[in-house]
Amino acid sequence: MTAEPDSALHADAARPSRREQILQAAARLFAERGSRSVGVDDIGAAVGVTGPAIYRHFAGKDAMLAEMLLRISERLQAGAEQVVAAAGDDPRDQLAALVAFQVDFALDNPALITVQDRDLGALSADDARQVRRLQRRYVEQWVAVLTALDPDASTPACRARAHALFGLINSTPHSGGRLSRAAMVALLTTMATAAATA
Amino acid sequence: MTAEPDSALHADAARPSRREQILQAAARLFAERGSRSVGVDDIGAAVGVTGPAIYRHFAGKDAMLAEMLLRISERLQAGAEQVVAAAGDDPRDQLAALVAFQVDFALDNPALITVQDRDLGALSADDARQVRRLQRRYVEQWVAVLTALDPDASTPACRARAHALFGLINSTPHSGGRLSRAAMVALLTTMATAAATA
DNA sequence: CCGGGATGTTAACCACGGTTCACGTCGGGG
DNA sequence: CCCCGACGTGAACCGTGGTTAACATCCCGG
Repeated sequence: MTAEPDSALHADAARPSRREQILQAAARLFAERGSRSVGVDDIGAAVGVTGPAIYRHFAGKDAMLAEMLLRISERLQAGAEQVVAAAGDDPRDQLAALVAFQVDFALDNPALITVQDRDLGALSADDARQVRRLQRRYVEQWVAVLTALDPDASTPACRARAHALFGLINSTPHSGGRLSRAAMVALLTTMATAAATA
Repeated sequence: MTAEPDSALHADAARPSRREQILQAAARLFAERGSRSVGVDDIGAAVGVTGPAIYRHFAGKDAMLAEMLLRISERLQAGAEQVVAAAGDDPRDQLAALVAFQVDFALDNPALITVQDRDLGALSADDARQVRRLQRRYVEQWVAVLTALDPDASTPACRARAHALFGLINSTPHSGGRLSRAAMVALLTTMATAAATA
């Protein structure tokens, strides 16, 4: 769908501004080493400038991380809302749409997947709360579909199932990437669907 | 099986020495905030001593993390070897044994699960290599069983499946814990088995 | 041609945190 | 009794790294 990895950060994917270059480079570095272990000099070097040049574009390192995580969770939440609405009324179709959406996102943005669940704790209290609110809304869409599929299951059980499915699909960053994208899509979709309808 | 969480660290679980107390407290703190974000003073305070007292028991902060991760991966690898051997020759039984083992470990040691896949990058090159070697041996046991179950699947595909199953089962730290342990065991076992045999 | 805003650079500042040091306490064996 | 090793403490040391300051460059609109 998109040419370069982790492009979900791009507001304007066509001609990435210096600001967007920085965000994407930071996402890659954060995913590799963790946000606390990567210096502003490293981020600058990754885009060909020195460290302090960053401050022409961002208030600070934590502001970069905050914008990164807010964009991701916003994009996931909005995307899920959209694909569910487009899937019609059958919960099975809705589940298929959510799985396809999450699989695509995980394969397109491996670094963002890693950063989101690893560096949430590095955010300020306010930013963390906002990200968690968006994440919760995303999870609740899954919970609603899973509940419709299995009305006998309790809400906490559906929530646990949703998290298990996220873990399954988001395993891509750990899987090396020896498989073609198409093969990974098929593999993850099959496994997730089987796990969800067990 | 064991009373307190993350007890897999204990060499002698009966009367935890000060050294073991420190390791376990550090594991909990590392899981909550990430190893880079927790200070030596924090670890000391968690066991009722000051920061520098740590150096009576460990060479340094990185040595603590190294010992922690080495013990975990050693324990997982050895445990998997044992339960597979005890499961007989049927690959279905072997898979069930591996799933049960991993589910138990994930539910008993949520903090260790989190630390292991988040702070591997904080290790020295030598320690990281050793941990990765143990992890690889663990994964290969899963790959062997998955290959026996589905001889048509390629090795990379089986490896990706194994990682997907790890992600599914290791989702426990994200699931809050509103469900009873028994319910989580049933839920994760069912989902993992369905995903593995899809 | 000129002034100003955008963008970078180098050097300096400063807080944080891992580590070391010198010293205190306490319990047990010679 | 006393000495020694184990275990802790508070103070100091010092590298790392985020942030700011002061000074260039370049480009564009008037």
